[in-house]
Formats: sequence, C-alpha cells, structure tokens
Amino acid sequence: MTEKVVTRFAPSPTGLLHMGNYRTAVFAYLYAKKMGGTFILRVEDTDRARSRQEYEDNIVDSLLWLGLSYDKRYRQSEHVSSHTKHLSRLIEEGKAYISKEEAKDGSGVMREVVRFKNPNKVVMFDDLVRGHIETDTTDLGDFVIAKSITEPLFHLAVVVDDHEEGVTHVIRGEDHIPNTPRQMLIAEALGFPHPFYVHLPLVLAEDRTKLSKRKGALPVTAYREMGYLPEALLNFMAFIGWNPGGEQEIYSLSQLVELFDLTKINKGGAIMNVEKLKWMNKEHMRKQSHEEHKKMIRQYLGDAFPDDMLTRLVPTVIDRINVYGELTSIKDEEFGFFVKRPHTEKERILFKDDGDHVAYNHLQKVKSILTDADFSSPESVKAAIMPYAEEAGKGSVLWPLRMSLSGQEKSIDPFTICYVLGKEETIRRIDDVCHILSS
RNA sequence: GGCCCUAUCGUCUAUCGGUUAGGACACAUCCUUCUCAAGGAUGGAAGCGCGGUUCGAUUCCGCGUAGGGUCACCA
Repeated sequence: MTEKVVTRFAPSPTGLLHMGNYRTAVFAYLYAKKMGGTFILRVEDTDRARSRQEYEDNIVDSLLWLGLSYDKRYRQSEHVSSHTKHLSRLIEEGKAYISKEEAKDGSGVMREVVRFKNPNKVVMFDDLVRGHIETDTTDLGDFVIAKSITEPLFHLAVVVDDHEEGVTHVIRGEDHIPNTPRQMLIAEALGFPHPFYVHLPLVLAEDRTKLSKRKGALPVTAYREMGYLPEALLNFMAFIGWNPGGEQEIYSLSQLVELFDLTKINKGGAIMNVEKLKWMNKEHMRKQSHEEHKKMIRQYLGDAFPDDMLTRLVPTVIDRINVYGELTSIKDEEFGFFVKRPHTEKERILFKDDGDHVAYNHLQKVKSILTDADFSSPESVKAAIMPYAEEAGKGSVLWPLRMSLSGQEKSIDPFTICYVLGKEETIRRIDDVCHILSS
C-alpha cells in the first residue's frame, strides 16, 4: 500500500505573486489531485516584519480564482511552538548551538542566533524530475536556522512543517535546489524521513532570466482584471514545463488532473509567451456558453446596450476579441455606433466614383427590400440583400449601406449590423442618410 | 568566483536508438470578402560543438561551449 500523497504550496506573503510562483501551485495541486491526495496552502510568514495580510488575501484570492482549492490552509507562525520544541531538542543533543555574534544590520550590537552544527557530509537525493543530485555540504558551514529559540527561520520551519503535515512530495521551483541539502541535513538531525523532491524548471522572462516583478511580471490578479479566463491561465501555466504529449492543447482543470504525470515534466526553463496565452484565452472563451459570454461582455460594455441587442451582438464580439479586457479600448470605436447614431458626411458614404444619386438609389432599393426582409439572423438579412447587390455591384450597394449604419470605414459586415440593430433602427438610419444625400 | 542545474524551429513543445524530426503560437503568401475581423489553405523555420558507445544517434556517455539558478540573522 502506498502512502497517501500530500503536497503543499508554501508562499511567503511578502508581496504580490506572479505566474512563476503560482505555476508551482498548479503542479502541486495537479499532482495531489491526480493521486487522490491532499493539497495544503501553507503561508510562510516567519518573516513577521515583511509579511502582510493583504498579500495573504491576494494569494488566497488568486488560488481560488484559478480553481486551485486547498484541503487545508494555515500560517507557519501558528506552528512556532512546535518549531521551538524541535529546535530545543537539536540544541540539547548538540546538533545546533546558540552563537553570540554581531548583528548583521550594521548596528554593531551583539545578538544570539541559533546555528546548525553541520556534520560536513555529502548528501544525495533523487529528484523526481532531475534525477540524482549530490552535494558536499562542507562549504555550507554552520548555517543559521533561527534568530532565537522562538524565531525559527526558513530552513528549520520548512523541515518541521513538512514533516508534521505529512508532506510526501516537495514540489517547488528549481531555485530551491541549493536549499535542499541544508533541509535534508536538518531533517536527518531531527530523525525525519526525507520527502520526495520535485524541482520544477523556472518560468523565464524574455531575457531568459528568472521571471520577477521588476522584469514586468504581473500578479495573477492583474490577469483577472484584464479579463482573462481562469481556465485559460491555468491551462497556460500547466503547459509551461509540462506537456501530456499528443497534439491537443486546450484542457479543463479536471482533464489536466486526469492527465497529469510527474515524469513528463521538462528540465529546461521556459519563457512565458503572452501571445500564446491570448490565443489560449480565446480558445477557452469559445467554450463558454452564450449566457457566460453575455455576462462577461456586459461587464465591459456597461448598460448602454439594451439586453436584446446585446444578445444579438454577443457572437460577433466573441469573434473579435481574444481577451474580454480588450473591449475597454475598442468598445467605442468598434461597437459604439450600435447605441449612438453615426454622423456621416456625404463624401464618405459614396463608394469610389459613385455619385450622390447612385448611392441614393441603391439605398432606397435596399430599404424597400429590408422593409419586408427576415431579420432573424445575419444570414437571413444577407439572403435578402445579396441578389440585388450582386446585380447592381456589391461595392456600390454594400459600402453605402454599411457607412449609413455604422459611419465607420472599417467595421463589422452590414448584414450583421442590420441584424443587431433590428429592422426599425436600420431603416431609420438609411432614411437619415438618404435625407443627407438628397439635400 | 564556488556549488548546482539546463540545452530540438523566434517562442512553447512531441520524439521514450531507426521519423521526409510532428504540433501549437507568432510570421508570410493565397483563398474568402464592400471594409475590418473571424475562418480555410499553403509556406519559411530546429536537433550548440567535438569525441565516443552502437549496424544506426536529437535520443545514451564524456569533454567543451553557452545560458540559468544559488551562495542572508528573506523565503
């Protein structure tokens, strides 16, 4: 019988976390769920001076938004008494000692810190993605594991917590590889068995260095604010450094859980490509229902659009954006004319060298066709108009029609515009333009 | 600099010794089209170098090269 898998995501609440950070959470979650195990969120707040509640809140928000629900959540500071207990034992057994030395803050005052007594040995472990790694710990020296008996530091806290929570797989970024030997030394001194180590390749910025805030990495909540779908972001993050094989790329969270396989994790770091993320977002948008589309679009378009008009407009909007947030900048230009009648000068209505009367006659004819036309879909409108347009010249008919309705040189096709506007408004706009042309 | 890790198209990747080295994003061209999108088709584009092992290496090993990570009383 194999042991039940327990993984954890252990961020410190000292800032807003970016995709590189959450990507480790994605892998830890996927593996735990795949194995029917437990996923723990441990907030590493041992640096009490830098830890902030708002950052912790942001971490929780982000995780839940992504769909990475944890089975347990706690703060490392809640376990200090346990850290202290094990630390005392280490000191009693001579495996750690209190050292009086000058504070590193430059104040010159003498302070006591707790150092681990390094046995100076070679430690080795078999990383589940990188294979065998061994390090001579001699050059690590007697490293500090606590500021005082009641103020444990990272390495000690991690080792004690992972053991007490029964963590079986430590899944983290490869920047933690150098920390692993220290933590193994502490675990051995405490008599704890070693968990499996899984060091993930790093998420890189454009310059191939570790992604970081100062290189422009955004907190994941910023992607939410930009109108990305959590499923898309999750899918994207799962595919940085991992691939199930095969050619499908769009997967839901539950499918990812089903497919996840630790042995298929890559070793090399990967640059995150925003263009691909946008494409993936569009693919996930396409999987949403009409109601979901409408709800999201309404958030960005506001109340200016009557409900029935918005319903008709939804498919076109979805077609034209990759991310909902794009609507913020294009809504007036691309969709504003639906709710605000365009004001168009005579010259812009004319197609190429056509004269006023040509456009006027075409519009009158189209108007009479549309008066009896079926407006139930863009296709039905198109079916009504096209025979005449084919006969009279498509540009000469369709350009003035589209300009009359939208006032835009570049816009959605005229049939869809008619359909969205509805018969009454369509005819009203044609009349307005005919009025201008005949004056 | 010490220690550690990594190496297939511009980018993300497939290949578990034998393939015309496949896919996706991006890009280009064409089709569609009154315009702009969307969509469809096509195309260019890769195994870091040198040695081994092997009948055969992108794949296994070594060396080199390049890149990255890490060296706190942060995590």
